[in-house]
Amino acid sequence: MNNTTLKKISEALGISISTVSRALKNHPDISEKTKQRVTELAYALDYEPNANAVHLRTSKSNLFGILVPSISNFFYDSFIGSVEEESRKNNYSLMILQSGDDPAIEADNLKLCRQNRVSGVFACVTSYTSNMDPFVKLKDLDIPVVFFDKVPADSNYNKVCVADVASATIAAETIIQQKKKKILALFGNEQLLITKKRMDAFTKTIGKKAKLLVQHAHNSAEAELAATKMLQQKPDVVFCMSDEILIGAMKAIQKAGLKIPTDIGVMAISNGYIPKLYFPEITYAETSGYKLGKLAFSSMMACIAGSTVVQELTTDALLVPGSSL
Amino acid sequence: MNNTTLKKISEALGISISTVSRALKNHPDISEKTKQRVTELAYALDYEPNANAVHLRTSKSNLFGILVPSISNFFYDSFIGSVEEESRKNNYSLMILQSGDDPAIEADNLKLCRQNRVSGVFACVTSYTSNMDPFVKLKDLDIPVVFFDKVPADSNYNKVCVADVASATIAAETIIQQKKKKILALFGNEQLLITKKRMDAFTKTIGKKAKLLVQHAHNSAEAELAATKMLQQKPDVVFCMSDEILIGAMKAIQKAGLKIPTDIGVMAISNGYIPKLYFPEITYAETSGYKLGKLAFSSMMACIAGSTVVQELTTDALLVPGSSL
DNA sequence: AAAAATCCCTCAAAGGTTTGCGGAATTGTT
DNA sequence: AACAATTCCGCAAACCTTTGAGGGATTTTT
Repeated sequence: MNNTTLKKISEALGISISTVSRALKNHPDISEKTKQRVTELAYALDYEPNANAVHLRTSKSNLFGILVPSISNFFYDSFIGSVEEESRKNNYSLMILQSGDDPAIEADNLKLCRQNRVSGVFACVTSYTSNMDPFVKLKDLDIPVVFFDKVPADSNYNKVCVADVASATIAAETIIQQKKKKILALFGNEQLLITKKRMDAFTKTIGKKAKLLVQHAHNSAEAELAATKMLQQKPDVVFCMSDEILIGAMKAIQKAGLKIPTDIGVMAISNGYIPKLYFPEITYAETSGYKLGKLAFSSMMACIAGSTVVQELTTDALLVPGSSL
Repeated sequence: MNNTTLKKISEALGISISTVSRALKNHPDISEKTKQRVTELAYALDYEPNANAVHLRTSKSNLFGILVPSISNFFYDSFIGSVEEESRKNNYSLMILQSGDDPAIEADNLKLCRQNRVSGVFACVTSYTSNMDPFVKLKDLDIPVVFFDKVPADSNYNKVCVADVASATIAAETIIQQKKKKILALFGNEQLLITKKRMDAFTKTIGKKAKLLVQHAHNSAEAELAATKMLQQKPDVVFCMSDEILIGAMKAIQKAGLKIPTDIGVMAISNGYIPKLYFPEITYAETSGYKLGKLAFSSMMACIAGSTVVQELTTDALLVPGSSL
């Protein structure tokens, strides 16, 4: 252990600690000669300022907390990667915290954020989060919170969301343009806001222009079951509201030996990775985790800059054509 | 901003700061009555110790840095998730850093680790990392480094790796057991150690028991091209050394309209997510990012506990049967 | 009742950095 | 030569916590 400190440099050079500190910051009070002596020795000794001391003194941690149910997720990982990228560019670090979809762990993690006096928190709440107190405590400490993806219903929080309505609408329009007449539409957990939004927009856009078979599934396996069952009714296209659903539906289609797009068309809403795994590639309306990350970050920076307007932002949706319908 | 500190509590209660500190730590010197008064007020005021002050004072940061080329990766995300899980259980936090496969950014990130006086670093080096100085500097500060997955060739570093030899051997044995006679074997970048290891073990195990068609690809698209070309020679099984390769191969197989396993068999080495996306599910030899994370963490804890033995650890490999051959 | 032990708490320093203020030494102005 | 203005640097407090050492007040021992 050989930690170089300002003190060591000052003693070696016979000058005061404050002079060393100022010299390293290129303060105008310090002569060029002294600056050079200091910087040279600091370099030679591999001096790095102790971040804890800096943060303590300045009461600025330049650290963000990011809270997700799980890192291993096609959506969250790209979101996290995106936020990390921006954080680095803006001289912030990122502390990552998984809740495992457990509100108790979530609360623990938020406590950690408070202890570390983070500059802000990006949060995707668990499916079971009802008590918002831990988040309110952050607010009391003037720590901004930007919710993303799974956001609380309450309206006085900053949120960024993917374009649920726009993406579902695009998907429906695309299907209609292809003159499909019998749609198997697979949605996720009915309780979730995201499901409601996408389903409303989708069914509304389809209207009476096609026949709609609607099914719900909580995971890939359920989606596969539902799709297998419904494929017997010979829909000419299947719509999947998420990657998880798509995976199940594709298994069912492959199992049934159906050719895409001749036997059946496929349309999805996705972050983009999964649809490209298949041949032919699946056409999808994009809800990019990467874009959402950028949006979340800019929202965070606005908060830090002092903005007090609470807003809910939404990314734009984009049709990414494959060859699946 | 309403930060509660020991000082505020002490003033409110008319006792000294040190008494408050000790009371909160349940120190025997403090009377039960005082302890209760203190803890009650601390709770009421939402007191949380300032982590920066604690770390500064104790010169223990309880923070790990984790350095990967990219978070968005089927392997790294599960590794990171695994390490985060263990870290939390052991009262450590995790700072996440992406290099973007750029050695310059990698060096910057390591500097950040030094500034934060992290307790340790988990590192997966970039494909271009040749200068190990930034890592050596960590060592000079007694900061342990555990390399994982992409590890430096040099032998005096702590490393944890997936079971390249074992998994490739299992894959080859499985293929032989199925009496396959003509194998299309798809490997990644020839320059990488991982490719060499897996190829050596695979070809050696196959020996003369089957005919081997070997191809290399740098990414999914190249793998698809190579597979498409080689499928014309009608191999009865295709082996994919990684998820990336598997994705390309599967596209080629689907494109060619081949049925698995009747027309062709498929065997892969994988973290496990991708093989389960297809129907039928692909049989694979598992190289688990999750397991590797656990292994890396235990290696890290050994370092922190004072172990000085430098070792290279390897996870075990496991056959996960699908229905693809 | 005097000595020893116990209990409960305070003092003060340390950890490394930042920064307002003040001051000595140099230079420039009349 | 006396004064003012620069230039360069040091002092000391502050950020918040931890912890060894010490010290009054009460209780126990003889």
